[in-house]
Amino acid sequence: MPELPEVETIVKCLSASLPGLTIEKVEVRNPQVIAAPAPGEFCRQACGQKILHIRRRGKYLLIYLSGDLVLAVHLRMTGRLVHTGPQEPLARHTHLIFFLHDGTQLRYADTRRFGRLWLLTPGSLSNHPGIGSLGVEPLSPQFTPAYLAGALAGRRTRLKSLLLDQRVIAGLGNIYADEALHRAGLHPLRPACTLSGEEVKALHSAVREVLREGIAARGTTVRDYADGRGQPGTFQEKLRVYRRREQPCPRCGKPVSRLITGGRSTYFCPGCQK
DNA sequence: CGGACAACCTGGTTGC
DNA sequence: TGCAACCAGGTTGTCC
Repeated sequence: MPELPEVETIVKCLSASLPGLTIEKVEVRNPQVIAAPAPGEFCRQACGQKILHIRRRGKYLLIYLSGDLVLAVHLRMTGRLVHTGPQEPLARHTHLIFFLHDGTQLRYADTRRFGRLWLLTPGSLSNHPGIGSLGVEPLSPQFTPAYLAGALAGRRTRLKSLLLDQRVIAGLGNIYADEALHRAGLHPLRPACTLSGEEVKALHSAVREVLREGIAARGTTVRDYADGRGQPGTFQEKLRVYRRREQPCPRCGKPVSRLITGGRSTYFCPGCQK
């Protein structure tokens, strides 16, 4: 479900209400979602810790706690992290509840149970197999046309696969990769190393633009996504190709096509993405 | 290197 | 209505 704009929206949302609150108790309704340490240790370590601040790295949420701890959360497809009052009815598939000292709760729900949580230390983040190997943040100054050109150089892989590779760019997912390629006018199956300098620049700008607009719209809700208060996003109204098969391309009017690459549905316009 | 595919899961949609 | 097939914002590992 959540890509960079959705996680960023959740982080902003939770940052408004969680910092300063202390974790009093953790209820583990399904231990499967705790990746590490073992559930008993996870609860022991988390209890009594104060929430300091919340950050994002790629699609990971990082909740910094007192006691030199970081709660890392990856929502995968259907994970939700919602800060709520105790009276709110429990959503189906709620696997973890953090009881906070002001009586509110931070709940983790996940229909498909692909998402995972880790309790780490700030110093060990770089050793985490996922977080440690993340590539550049696409909205940071480090993401330049030159960086992108370097990442594309010598790679025969398809543009779509490269954009989804978290070791290259951290945070792009299926929706925003397709939308960026459409805005750049590039075919998703184009071998990465064949882009001209102008095309690299166009792709660089398109990636940043689509992510910024996604954040401004508070993310894309196709089905399950909701922010830290349970509210949907609005970027689904602005999508130009994603999930718009057979509908006219907003730029040239040709019907949007779909293909599968890397096991993922890929939407593109055969008219303006040659 | 790179691509296809299965696995991990539940549930909504589509088509016969 | 019933039921099977297909589909889903992600990641990881295996096989060729």
